[in-house]
Amino acid sequence: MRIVFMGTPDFAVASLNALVEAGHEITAVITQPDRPKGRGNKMAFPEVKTRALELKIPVYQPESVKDESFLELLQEMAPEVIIVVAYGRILPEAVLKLPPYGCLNVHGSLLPAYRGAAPIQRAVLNGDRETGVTIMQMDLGMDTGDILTQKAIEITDEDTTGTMFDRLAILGGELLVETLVELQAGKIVAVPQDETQATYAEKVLKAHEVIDWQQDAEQIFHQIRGLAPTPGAYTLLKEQRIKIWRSRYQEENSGRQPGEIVGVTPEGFLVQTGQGVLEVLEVQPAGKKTMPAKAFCNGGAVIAGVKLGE
RNA sequence: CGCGGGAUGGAGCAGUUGGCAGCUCGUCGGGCUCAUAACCCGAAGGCCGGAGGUUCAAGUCCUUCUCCCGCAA
Repeated sequence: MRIVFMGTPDFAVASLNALVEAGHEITAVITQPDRPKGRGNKMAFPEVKTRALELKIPVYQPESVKDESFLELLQEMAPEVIIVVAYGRILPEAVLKLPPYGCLNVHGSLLPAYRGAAPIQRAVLNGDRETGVTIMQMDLGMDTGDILTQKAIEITDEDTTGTMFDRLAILGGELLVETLVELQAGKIVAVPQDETQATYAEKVLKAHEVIDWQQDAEQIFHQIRGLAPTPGAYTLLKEQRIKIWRSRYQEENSGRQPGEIVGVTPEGFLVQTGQGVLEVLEVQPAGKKTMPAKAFCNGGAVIAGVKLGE
């Protein structure tokens, strides 16, 4: 099919790759404008742009998708379908209705669950054991369109938002390609979402990155998984920020106060929580690289009885 | 030039006002033990990120470069 692809971050690259490999004609890639990013505020390309340039596909980075000129550009390209994957902008009706097949979206959840900005992160943060991807027909609402296809996958305790992103991005690309085939063959029946089951995946705020040791060990464990590999859940040790990247937990308590270091283990160190004990396995002090918690203990900062979070 | 931290044996750290380079872990050897990731004894392993400079003397002070990272956007 003749496709215009709209997407911005890593997650979208997998779908772009899948479409290209499946032999579709990608007329153009629309992505967000370059933005100053990272240390030093240097300008950076969106990941999709980098990939599109490698593939020698024309890239457009409109400041606004509501522009008359942008609409005209799309009309000239006359795509049969527009594929939107984590583009980062709400599309106006004129765009949604432009291609014969409309605009299809790859969403990282089993809609109607987790509509919105951070579906994958939310699923991991909540300790869900299953999530998936949905290909839907976009409409004016926020991820409210009719469902074309869905595929579920398991979330294990070993998974983080990062591993789920990777797996769902690939899965999304595969399902997208399959869906296009069936769509062209007229075999797809679009199913409206069950509004009563809808939930929203709000963006994670800064305030949710700090670990509250009054919470249960299991909740903190999920918080750590959900915020890995970015931005990371952190606590304070001697007024220094320490990110915790990997952990596990046990139900038994230690008799110490929540937030207090219980002691060291062969693989890291133990911290009492509101309910249960968290074993910290991988950390990153501010200004340092991430390291095994055991190595961090060798530095001497981890002492039983010291309270975290202050 | 957005703000800031850092580079010291394989890993993580310490190193006061310049004066013989240390600690924890790991590694290797030996011992104790039914046994051990525990304990005891011993050993190896560092041009202290690079280049200049100050000094009788620089890990430590000055200049400059390279690399790594946290925050903010």
